[in-house]
This record gives sequence, C-alpha cells and structure tokens, in this order.
Amino acid sequence: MLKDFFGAEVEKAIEKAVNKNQLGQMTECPKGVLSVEKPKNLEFGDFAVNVSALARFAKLSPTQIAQEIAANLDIKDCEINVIGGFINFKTGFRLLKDLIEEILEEKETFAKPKKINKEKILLEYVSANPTGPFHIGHGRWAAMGSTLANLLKFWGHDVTQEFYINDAGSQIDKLGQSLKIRIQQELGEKIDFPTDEAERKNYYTGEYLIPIAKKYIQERRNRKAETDFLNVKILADYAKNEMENLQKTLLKDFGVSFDIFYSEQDLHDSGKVEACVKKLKEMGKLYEKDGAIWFKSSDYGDEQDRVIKKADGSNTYLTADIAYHLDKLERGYDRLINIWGADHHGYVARVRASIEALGYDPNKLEVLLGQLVNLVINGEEVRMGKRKNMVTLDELIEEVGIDATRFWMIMRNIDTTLDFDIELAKTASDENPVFYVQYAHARACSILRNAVAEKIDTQTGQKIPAPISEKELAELSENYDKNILAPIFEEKETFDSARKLILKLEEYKSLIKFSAENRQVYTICRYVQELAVDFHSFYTVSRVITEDKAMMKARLALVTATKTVLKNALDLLGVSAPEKM
RNA sequence: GUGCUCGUAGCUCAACGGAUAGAGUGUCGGUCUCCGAAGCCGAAGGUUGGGGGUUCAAUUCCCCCCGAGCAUACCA
Repeated sequence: MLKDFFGAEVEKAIEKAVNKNQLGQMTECPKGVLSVEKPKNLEFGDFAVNVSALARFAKLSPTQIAQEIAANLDIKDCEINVIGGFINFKTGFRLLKDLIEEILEEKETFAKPKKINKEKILLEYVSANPTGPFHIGHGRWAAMGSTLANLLKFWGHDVTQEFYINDAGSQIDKLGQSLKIRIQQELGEKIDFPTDEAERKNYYTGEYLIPIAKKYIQERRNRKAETDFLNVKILADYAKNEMENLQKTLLKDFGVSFDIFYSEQDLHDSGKVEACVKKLKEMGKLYEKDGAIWFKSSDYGDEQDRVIKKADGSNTYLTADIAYHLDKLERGYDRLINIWGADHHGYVARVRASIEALGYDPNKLEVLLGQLVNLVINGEEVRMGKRKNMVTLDELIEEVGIDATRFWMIMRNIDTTLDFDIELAKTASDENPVFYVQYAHARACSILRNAVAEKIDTQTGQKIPAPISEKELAELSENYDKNILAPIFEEKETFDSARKLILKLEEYKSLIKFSAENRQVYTICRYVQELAVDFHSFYTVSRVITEDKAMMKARLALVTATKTVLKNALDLLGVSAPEKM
C-alpha cells in the first residue's frame, strides 16, 4: 500500500543522508520511530511523515532534518513539500492509476494480503444460555463476531466460529419448572409463579415459554395420562431444545453462521470436566479448604484462588469453562478469541490462569470485552436487565431490519457502551448511516445501468442508443486501456474530488490491515461512510455519462472501482449492498 | 473499599504521542430543465470532566480528585 511505500522511501532517504553525514549525530535510522500518516489538512498532501521524533537522535531541529531527508528522496510522480518537521507527499497520476487498476483486476480480493502469518483461530461468541430469547446485547456480539470472522478469514486466517451452549447446571432445572407451570396454566389449572420475589427468581417468568407449552401439549396430546407428562427433566430438555432451535434460526436469519455449537452438557457427559480436574490435581494446582476444592489461580495473576469443586461435590461454572478452554487448546488452535460481555471481565484472569497452569501459553487466549447495549426509545434510555422492559433481538430486528441492526451494532468501538436508538435506526432517511452507504452503492449501480441503457426520446419516439455498449463496459474491468483514467487528471475542476475518492479507495488496504490486526471491526463502518461521502461528492461535481467518451470511460472505471470496494466492505459487515433502493 | 471500561461540539461518536481536535446528527443558509435531492455546498457550534506531572509536542502516557457503567459468589 502507498503508506508502506512512502515509509520505505523515507527510510532509504534517511540512510542516504546518514551516509553523507547530513543528519547530525544520527548513525542509523531508528526502527519504529517514524510512521506514515494522513495529514490533518489535505492541502499539505496525501501522506505525511513527521520526523520530529528523530530530533533527539540527530540533535538537529526537526525542520532541518526534514529538509535533509527530503533532499535525498527520489520518488517519481510525486510532489514533496516540507513544512516544519513534516515531509508531505502528494501522489501523482501513475501511483493513483495503478491503484484503480489493482481494484479493477482483483475485485473481491482487493486488499487481501498475499502472505500473512496464518493462524488457526477459534472464535467464540454469543454463547448464550438456552433458557430464553436473545436480548439485544447478544445481537451486538453476534454482529461483531460474525464480522470479525469474515474479516479474519479475508485476511487469510483459518477461522472456526463456535457457540458454547450453557446448557448445564441449575438453570436448566429452573427452565423445566417454569415450563411445567406454563403447561399447567394452559391446561386450565389455577397455578402461577410465586409472588414472593426471592422465590420468583427460581423461575423464568417470561411469556416466551407459553408457545412452547402449547406446542408440547399438542405434540403429546394422546399421552397426557402418562406419568412422565409433567416430568421436569423431560420438560427441561424439551424447552432447551426449543430455545436452541429458536436461537439457531434467529442467528441464521441475522447472517451469523457458526461452525460448531458446543454443548456444556456434552463436556460434562464426556468426562472431559472430570479429566480436566484430575489433570489440574495431578499437576498440583489444586488444594482443599473448607470442604471445597480450590484452584491456585492466584499463582498465575488472578487476584484470588477460585473454587473448582463446591463443598457439596458439584462443579462450579468455572470448572466447566476451564475444561472447555483446555478442550479448545487440545483441538489444536493457535489462537482462542472470545467475545465476552464486559460483565464477565472478572473471568478473564481466571481462565487465563487456568491455561497457564495447564501448561499452555496464556497469550493464546484473547478476550474481547464488549461494553453493553442500552436501548434508547423516544430519546429515553431503557436499562436492560429489567425484565419488563426487555426488548429481544428478534423484536429489534423486526423493527429496524437486519442491515440496520447489524450496522448499528458494529459501528461503535467495542469499548464504549452502545446506545441503540430504535427510532434513529428505523428511519430510512439521511439520519441513518446504513442507508447513506447503501444509497451510494445503489447510485453507483444505477450509473452503470444507465451507461448501457437505450433510451427513447419522448418527443420524437425515436430510440437513443446506449452511451456505451455492454461490451465496452465489461472491458473497463477486464481488458482495459492502461491510461483509462488519464482524462480525469486533465480536467482541473473535477480532479480534486476524483483524486480524493481514489485515495480513499486506496485507504481500504490500510483499513483492512488495521481492523484485522486490532480486531476493531467498527472501523469498517466508519470507512464505508467516508467512502460514501467521497463518492457522493465526486458524483455531484462529475457528470459520468457524457458526450466525451474517454472521460466517460475514465469515470465509469472509477465508479466501478468504488462499487467494488463498497460491496466488499459491506459483505464483511454482513450488510446487503442493494443495486436499487 | 478494590478492579476493569469510560468521560471530547446540544446529541451519538472519531482522532499510530504530532500540523488549525474531526465526522454524523441536530440548528441556520444555499442548491434539482441534466446519470437517484435518501444527494451536494456553506455557516454556527470546543477551556477534550477538574488539577498536577513526563515530553520538543498530551485528547492520547503517569499520579490525584470528580462523575458514569460493569464486576467484585462454593450463581450460571
């Protein structure tokens, strides 16, 4: 990418200058001190390197250093100017046209690196209890996780997406008890959940169990008399399966595809949990206290030791989680990435501790902690967690659609609490960034359609031939003239917006790299908005379909390239790129 | 109390330690005989919560306050 190109050129120039003793006391170019950035003010140039950091090595003023380095730069087709400690580069025709060629040729693989340090990654996210519908917070992890998976795959990693089903423990019993009450209610019995608040906590009182109760009764209508009709264990399994299916369907509709659904119960049943405890014990990482068995996690950076087996002999949730992560490692993954809600942050240290205690590299585990989602309805924040106010993910999607839901869930940094404004996300207007971006794509498609469309003169009724033939349009991206963009560079009035657009397209490469390496998917949302801005500006000043055929081809090539990048980016986000809206 | 994540324009958010702190939205003002006006152009809007420190340079790093969310289980 151009950033790297200029960085390398500057380093070469520094070496030359050092050899000529032009950089004071500097004897070599220090690594990692300089970086290429985008100037704050675009009038300075397209890229800039700030050499001020070299001042303390050279013992010269930044201005002097910049001038010496610039004097040693030899880049064709590029304007260089020095302001203070900044060396600014303004790219010329050749560099920019190469870039458009690259996009036109590579299409959906544009910005995909040729070679990376490929890792086998297990990405775990959502991992909800099968005891109720997803709430909107799950939607954030689902959208972010699937986007991250798309991105890491595109970057070249081998990614497995996994959903850990928390289907073990007392909650499943609670689920069975709750379904039992719902069934009895459906059968006309006068029974209800306890009114006492403490006791009520032992039930799932949400109405979502009612349809499941109805379905159960319908399915077993001929076997009502059987003694196990209201067997809580059977009911629990039934409800669990139903909830899991609902969740899976929703995930699929939401554009999220897991490779593996991993059951916690299976982990117990297969003996892996016990085996893991045994292993920890043999390795001397456990001890007994107050009738319980503890894991010495404080030896590995956790703030205190944790219970692995309770005094009553049962396992804690953590025990299964340790076994689960051990299992992941034994399955041979180089890297485990988990997306967890911030409310689980206390867990990071202990799971990491367990990985280290078991003899694995704890750095293989990467936990992305996501801040929670607040719902804003009519300008008022609705705190989640209060059952009455709970809005489920399927309700949200129903309200605002999949595209908008995904985009809004992804567009903020994972570190910030997300305010999801339903009214705003719903509006199909300029207030909504999703539509703004999609509109840009639809507009690009529309131009391309019009370019090859025959028209009929409304006055005379005569056919007006298409501005350009299908064949010629196809040639723009297949077998095109290498100087196709030249006319754009010759027309002064529209050149600025075109070069801005081209540079923004170029930035896609840096963006993908940054986003993949830092697991920051929200940057894609920002980028796509910026690209749309530059495209709309370009469109406004540059008439694409014109009499001047060479200019038309040049601009159509640029429109095609923009459309390609927009589509690629939206695909990563799992947001549709409509050809018409 | 302690730990984690934060605090930036009216609102929602950006900004590898670097140039005049930027976008969107909202407000105000322009702009359609012509490829989609769901667009474009412009204006106003800031003591980056407060105070110290490190640095040639701090929204960014460190310390102390103030404020918010989350976590501080032999629950899952």
